[in-house]
Amino acid sequence: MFTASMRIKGILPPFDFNLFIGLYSSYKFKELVDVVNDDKYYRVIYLKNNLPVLLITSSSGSVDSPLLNLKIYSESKLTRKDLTYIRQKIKWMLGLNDELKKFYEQMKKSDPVLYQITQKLRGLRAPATPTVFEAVIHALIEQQISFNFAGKIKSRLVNKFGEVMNVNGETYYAFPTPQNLSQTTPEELRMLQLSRRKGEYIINIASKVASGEVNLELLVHESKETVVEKLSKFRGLGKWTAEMVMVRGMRKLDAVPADDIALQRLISHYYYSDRKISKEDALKVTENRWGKYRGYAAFYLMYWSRVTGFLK
DNA sequence: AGCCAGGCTCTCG
DNA sequence: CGAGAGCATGGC
Repeated sequence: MFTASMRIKGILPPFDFNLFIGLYSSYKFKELVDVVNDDKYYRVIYLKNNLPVLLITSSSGSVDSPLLNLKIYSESKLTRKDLTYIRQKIKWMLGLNDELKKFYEQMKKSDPVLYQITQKLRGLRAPATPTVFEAVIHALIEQQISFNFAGKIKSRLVNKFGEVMNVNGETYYAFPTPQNLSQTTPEELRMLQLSRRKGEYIINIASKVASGEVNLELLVHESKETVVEKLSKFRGLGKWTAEMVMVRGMRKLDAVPADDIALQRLISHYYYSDRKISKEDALKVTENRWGKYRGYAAFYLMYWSRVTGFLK
């Protein structure tokens, strides 16, 4: 077993590691991919034919001078280039390059409600999946069902199809690859309590990615409009799903699933004293108050509602 | 028991 | 276009 330890520096303050891991430790289902245990965060990613296990801690950092410790476990030796790639990937996944201060300053001007919340969640970053593909599968599963139920299904999917890596007697799961998911059947996915139709959607897009017919990862460089247009060509992928993917898998945080029912509930609660509101009312808040920070604002609202117990 | 969930597709005016 | 039905199943 090859191991390497290093520090991750150059993180724009503020960054709060505890708020980051708090997101995953609050789940009511067993999270197999983003694993939090005892103030440690574990994640398996793909690196060519390797499945390095990343262990991230923040023993000596603080919110205003952030410092992360990274330990990597890999079956084969990693090059300097591999290590650089991993560091960059972590910065992407944890949002370490986001300029939170600008977001806070803007909210101070345009949205006192959200500004209050940003003060309480100072240093919280919106995380992203290491691949666009992973975010697509998440969003497909989450369509129309509750977050908790979706989480359970996602764990079953990972448990059944994800590759594993063993370190010190513990098993760590990688999110299933397009290859992994292209070889299953709708019937097999039905057994995980996915609807037959969602099973078909997943297999369809996984097969196209696995065969090389499409490369979802390249969409990161496209405009929001192009992403929605191109993703909508796949069966089962609509506007909501595309927007979800942009926020969580592409770090396009100026996007937001505006007609999301949960987001509408949140906006109704924090801005309209729980009155029933229209799509347009919700859209107005995201556009006028949040502007280009709408993805971040929605994420803060969602996180805060979990902290306070308003949204389970 | 029945309605609603962090939608999408298809059909029919 | 725009509304409406059907899908599938857990949770309240």
